[in-house]
Amino acid sequence: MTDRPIEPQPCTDIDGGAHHAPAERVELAASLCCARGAQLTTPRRQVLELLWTNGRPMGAYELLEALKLKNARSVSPPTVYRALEFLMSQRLVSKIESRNAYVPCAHPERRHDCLFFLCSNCGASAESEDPRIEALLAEDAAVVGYRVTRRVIEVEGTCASCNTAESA
Amino acid sequence: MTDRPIEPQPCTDIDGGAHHAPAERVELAASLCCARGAQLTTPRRQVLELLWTNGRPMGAYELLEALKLKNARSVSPPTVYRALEFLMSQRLVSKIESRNAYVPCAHPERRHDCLFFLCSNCGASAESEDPRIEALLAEDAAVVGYRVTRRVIEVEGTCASCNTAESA
DNA sequence: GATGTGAATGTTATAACATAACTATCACAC
DNA sequence: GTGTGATAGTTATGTTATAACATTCACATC
Repeated sequence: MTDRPIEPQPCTDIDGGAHHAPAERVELAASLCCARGAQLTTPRRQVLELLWTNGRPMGAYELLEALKLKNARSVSPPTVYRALEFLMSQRLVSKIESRNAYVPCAHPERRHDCLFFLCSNCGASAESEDPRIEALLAEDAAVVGYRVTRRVIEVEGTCASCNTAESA
Repeated sequence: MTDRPIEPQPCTDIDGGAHHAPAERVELAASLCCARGAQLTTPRRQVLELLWTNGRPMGAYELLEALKLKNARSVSPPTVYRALEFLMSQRLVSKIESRNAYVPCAHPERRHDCLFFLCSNCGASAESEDPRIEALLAEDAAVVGYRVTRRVIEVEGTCASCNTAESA
């Protein structure tokens, strides 16, 4: 396939990746892994594909059920959790802490912590990022003397389409 | 006791409440509840007190064990979870989503979502807040059309004392 | 081609976190 | 003293996550 890297600039992926098909996402992930000397094995690839296909955050046991269907053999929790752990270590997936759910990362090639908007009505999640917030958090961390390793920012509310649907 | 309300201005409670004894915190909570027509009953009060005394985030089952010791009778999970639910509804306690743990709120009288700094070394948590981040998040939410109800900001890293201890 | 090695996965069991559903208590109003 | 509503007790179970150990597989070495 054609190598078409995503532009490294701030963005808001409100569509959850509609303009890049899951297969395309998985291919990108595979090449990133390859370049990093990591392998996107079958269970890992399947989990990532399920996440991209599903379009919204999935729980580990939801993934487990989907994997069972896909494989027609027993799959157990550790398989899913190990795949998720790997995918998170490669920044291909993020965990939504406030929901115990997992989403694929729109920009796995970029090193940044995401900011998530979560709809409490339809369950959708939208990945975003904001360097200004980044900067302020770094500043605040410095004030309290923290050396930061990771950040979780999750904004819960109702999404644009649910809002318009409701007012209609 | 003397009623000494905490000043409503941005702050960083890095000490987790060292300058206000747990008993004092609980008294403040009781009066807030009273003013709001809610009751800080025994289990609720005990949970809050344990959280203030402990000084760092506690899991629900950790609280459960502590309550059992305190009461010399059986206490079961729903008791703890109900108490936590009540305390959270009164903004007396916050949940640390990335840890499934709970912390008392330094400023229960104020209506705001907190920002937490969490030390992955010693487990400490420090509550903070930053109106500037607030404003940026609101702005970003508006861009993607979200109506916000709640926010979670958790910054993981190593705290000042762990950092100095390590370099020593 | 046997054998070691390490990474990944399979398998079993269980730990850790959370809630549903029903019963009992207790304060307060009537 | 009886109903009412809020709170708490009790039992069972649902949900999320991991520990611990066995197995497989690719690949290097003898």
